[in-house]
Amino acid sequence: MNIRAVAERAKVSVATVSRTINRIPTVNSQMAKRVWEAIRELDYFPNTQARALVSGRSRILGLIVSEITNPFFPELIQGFEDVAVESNYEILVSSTNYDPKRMSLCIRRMLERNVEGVAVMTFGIEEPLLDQLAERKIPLVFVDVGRDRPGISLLKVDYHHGIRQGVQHLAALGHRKIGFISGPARLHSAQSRQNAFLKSIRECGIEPNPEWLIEGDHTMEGGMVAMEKILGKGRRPTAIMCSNDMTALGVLHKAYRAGLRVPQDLSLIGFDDIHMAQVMIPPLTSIQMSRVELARAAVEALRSHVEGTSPRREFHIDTHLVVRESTAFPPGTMEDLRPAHPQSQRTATQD
Amino acid sequence: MNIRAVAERAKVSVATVSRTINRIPTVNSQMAKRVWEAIRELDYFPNTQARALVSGRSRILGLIVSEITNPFFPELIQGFEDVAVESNYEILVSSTNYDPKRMSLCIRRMLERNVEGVAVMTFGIEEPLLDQLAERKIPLVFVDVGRDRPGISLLKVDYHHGIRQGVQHLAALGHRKIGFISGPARLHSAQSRQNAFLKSIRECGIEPNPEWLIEGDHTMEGGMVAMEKILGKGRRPTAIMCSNDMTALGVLHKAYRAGLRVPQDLSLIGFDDIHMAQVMIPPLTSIQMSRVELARAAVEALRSHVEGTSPRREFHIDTHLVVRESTAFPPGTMEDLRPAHPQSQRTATQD
DNA sequence: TCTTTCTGAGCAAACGTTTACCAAGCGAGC
DNA sequence: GCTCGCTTGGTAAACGTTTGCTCAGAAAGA
Repeated sequence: MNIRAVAERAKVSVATVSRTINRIPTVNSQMAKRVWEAIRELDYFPNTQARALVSGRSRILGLIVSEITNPFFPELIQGFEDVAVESNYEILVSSTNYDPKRMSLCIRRMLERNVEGVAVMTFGIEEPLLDQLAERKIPLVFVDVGRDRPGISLLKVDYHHGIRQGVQHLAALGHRKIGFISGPARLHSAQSRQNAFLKSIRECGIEPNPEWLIEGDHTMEGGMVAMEKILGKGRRPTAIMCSNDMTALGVLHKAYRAGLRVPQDLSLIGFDDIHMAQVMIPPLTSIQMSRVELARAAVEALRSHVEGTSPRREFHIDTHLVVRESTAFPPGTMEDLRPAHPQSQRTATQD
Repeated sequence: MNIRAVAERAKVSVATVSRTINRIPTVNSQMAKRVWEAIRELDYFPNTQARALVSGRSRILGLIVSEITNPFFPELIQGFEDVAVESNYEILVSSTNYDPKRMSLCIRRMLERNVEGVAVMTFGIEEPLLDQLAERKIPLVFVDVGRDRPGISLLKVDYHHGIRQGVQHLAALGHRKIGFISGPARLHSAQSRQNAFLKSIRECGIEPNPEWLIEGDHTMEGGMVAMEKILGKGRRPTAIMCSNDMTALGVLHKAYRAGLRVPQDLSLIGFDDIHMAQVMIPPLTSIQMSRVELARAAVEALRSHVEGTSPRREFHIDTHLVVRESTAFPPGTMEDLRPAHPQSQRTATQD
């Protein structure tokens, strides 16, 4: 079943069939109709490999994520898939698990399959490895940070806005002893989040206590370890902000184990606002960063480079606080006995 | 950068280069060395499209899952990716979101990219759609159920074993009023799980109460809705088993909202044992089904068909209970005051 | 009616591989 | 020394498309 069979059936040349399929306007509408009919009758569809070979365009976009088992990423992948498929691209997803070896294998796979562009959603920089892609002039999209070169776009996330909302929310409730569990130090996004936290807390006139600044790794396990460290110290914070929701999940678990009630004894804020945050016990106050927006921007950026339509080099992604029930007045406050937020879900509309 | 460049550099013909790369033993080791050197110097790798075109083998395996945002699937995808890449296959993942339209698009994409085999991990049957694949003699793997045809393998999950362990665990604790929240009725696996539950509970001499047999949809939201229905009835079960962990998460949330303590007021058992089950509050007793095993079997089955090495038609996957802290003696029992399982994680070793 | 212009279809060359087939070279046996 | 057979490298066809070029034929102008 190939283009030749269609041509024979429609009694035209293969060239005409090809032109019909690619909607080249010079083909006579009578003939086009005959061709489409033949295509339908034979249930034909073109061979992607052959197409890619001759046109030099694979119509594949790569997506590299750090770990697919962190619920943030499946939501991102879903969005990426939807948008890419809409524009007739196939996607090639691969996860690095924070392992340079795997990253290098990922890149290799992308190159071998001739991807037309790659979205690197690892929220970090792995310069030397990615140079292989840049050298071959493959369009790239990064989050937060990356070389400023033609063919490279950036998705700039405004961490500061959402995190400031979160810190101000805690401060307004009366918290002064606020801890922060960061992501892995080598991750640029983790650094940015921590910096945004430090800046925001100082804005509120609070000097952060370095004892309560713990490095996590964006996993539940990391959150648990970090929380244990905090519980091991003499003085405890009354509120903790986490660099992502998975960390918050780990913290929540350890708080439960230690007999601390959230939010009565400890307020907790996550980051990402994964779908699951809503059903945690208690539902988690978190800072939302839209996966769909991120995915849409990434595909749009890659397409604009590939198709040469005035490539945009920068996209801005917003973050904002979503208040749920894991935050309340600090213990010992007069208002201790009533929960700060009796309703189930409320969204901050402004800072 | 193509095979010709390598041939020139190594001063051999393209055929020799091709044979060297494909490790065909007739090539002289001296020449092979020259070729590999040239390959290294030029940083060459073969064009996958061209290879696929001429050899008729794309080296791509398809994976269709129901929804990537259910944490069960990312773990499965990860396993599938690892095993497939190990054998030099690329993977094409796509999710149906239980939507026949999307399913049909998935299949189209698989066909267009010429996948060599497809693992259909939707835990259901979508006969008419998948016929398109079967007709073209593309090897398929299903879970639980599917046509018995050459080129099709089945991953048979022994739901009964794990579910029986779960029911017996509840019965042993003294529960007689046990509810079950199933998956969507059209899903074969959901049916099997429910049947296993019914069989097991009768084995224990308990007649299931149809009021406590609620249809869910394997999502958190479905779990919440189902739990609300149960709470709305006059009589309540003292224990609930769920067709998957996401459902249990929803139930847990609604129980919390209703002021029911788990496990003191309600025992809860999930299914799948997703990674997150460990950190739920309380950690969830669940029935484990190994994602890695499932993935490994799927790839092995597809490879055996593609490569013609004595294809296995059936693989068996086991399930077993993992006892954590969401199950305890029913309320009103003498032992009410002490938790049934003071330690944090215990695994059932036998039934 | 003849020439010119223009529309639109077809021919054939590419794309980068694999592989069937052929041929050269060489050692060994008679 | 000649032939046979084996090893091993090269030539070229094929895979299924796209697309530049050519050219037939229709329309239009003289």
